[in-house]
Amino acid sequence: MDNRVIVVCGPTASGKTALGVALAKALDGEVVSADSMQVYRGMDIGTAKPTAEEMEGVPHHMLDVADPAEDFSVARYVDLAAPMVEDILRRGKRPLVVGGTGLYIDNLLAGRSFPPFAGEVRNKLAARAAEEGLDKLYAELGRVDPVRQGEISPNDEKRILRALEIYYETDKPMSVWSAESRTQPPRFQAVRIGLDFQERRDLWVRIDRRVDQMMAQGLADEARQLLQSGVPPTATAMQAIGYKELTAALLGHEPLEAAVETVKLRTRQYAKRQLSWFRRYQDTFWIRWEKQPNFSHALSLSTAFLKECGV
RNA sequence: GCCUCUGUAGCUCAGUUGGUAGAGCAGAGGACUGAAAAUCCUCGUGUCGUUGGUUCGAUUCCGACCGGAGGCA
Repeated sequence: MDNRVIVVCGPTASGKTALGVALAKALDGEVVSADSMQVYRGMDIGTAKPTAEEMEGVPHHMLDVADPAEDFSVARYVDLAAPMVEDILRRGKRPLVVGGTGLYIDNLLAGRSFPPFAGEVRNKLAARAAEEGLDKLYAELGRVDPVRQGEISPNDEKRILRALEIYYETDKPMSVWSAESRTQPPRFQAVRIGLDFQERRDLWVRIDRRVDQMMAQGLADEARQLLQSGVPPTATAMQAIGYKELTAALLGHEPLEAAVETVKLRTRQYAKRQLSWFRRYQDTFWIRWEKQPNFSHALSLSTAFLKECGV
């Protein structure tokens, strides 16, 4: 049976949402969002979460599945999304995985399971890093899991801590877990469609305009509400570009104009990182906009491509 | 009008006791296995404002000129 999903990926503001909906309608499909920030309730404007009108009646999954105060993660994403994709398939519909979080997409397709999360262990390690210095822990990782140590930088605190956390929690080096997971066959086959601009400049223009629109739509109020509802600044949701900068400005009683410029800058830098993630897959069918997205053209290009693939 | 300071990478600036220069930011590329809109790695030749002079050699010293900032009148 055909268990292929269609992946629509690309940097932020490249038109994934609209193309995803158009394809879903053309293929009798349903959208499974792959976005690490659209999972949070109450963060709509700043994450460019599709509105009811934009969805055009197409079912969307994996939006609003978490509270901003709780910490979401890839592991939870896969736990929730993989059964959803299976359900869509079972009902004879086509799943469209649409989103910009490459990590989520990859792990959903792989159907990966993760070594356990050990919060207390991690906190202790973080405290030690602060006291003894990160080099100490990096050296420790070298003793315990030299393979993993060789893969990461001595400055990459997050990865050093996680690798040690896994080892101390499970007695098994992370590199072994990873090697084992690599032997597992992928849970879903994918046909990839990527969106980008021919000129980076045009992406920037689109990003700038979108941030301005977000502000006009009340992004600052949304950020204010997050603060008032007591979401701690350390929450994962508060890492979201836009909310991060605006809440800082609100708390510091600084004018928002400068924060808005920072939001634009950070968004451009984020888009670049997304591209570097997605570009590595050679089998992606890329649609590159000239100046502006042209969705009807993109729809015919991608349906033709999908036909070639036998979807 | 006179005086002082200033003009070095897209931006902010450092520096060369005279042997043609380097940081941060921006930008580009990359990585990515429970924070991923996060985290991390790599990449720096530019008429050293212009033009004369001194010198084996000037971006560095001297003069003039042109920008910019401030001060005195």
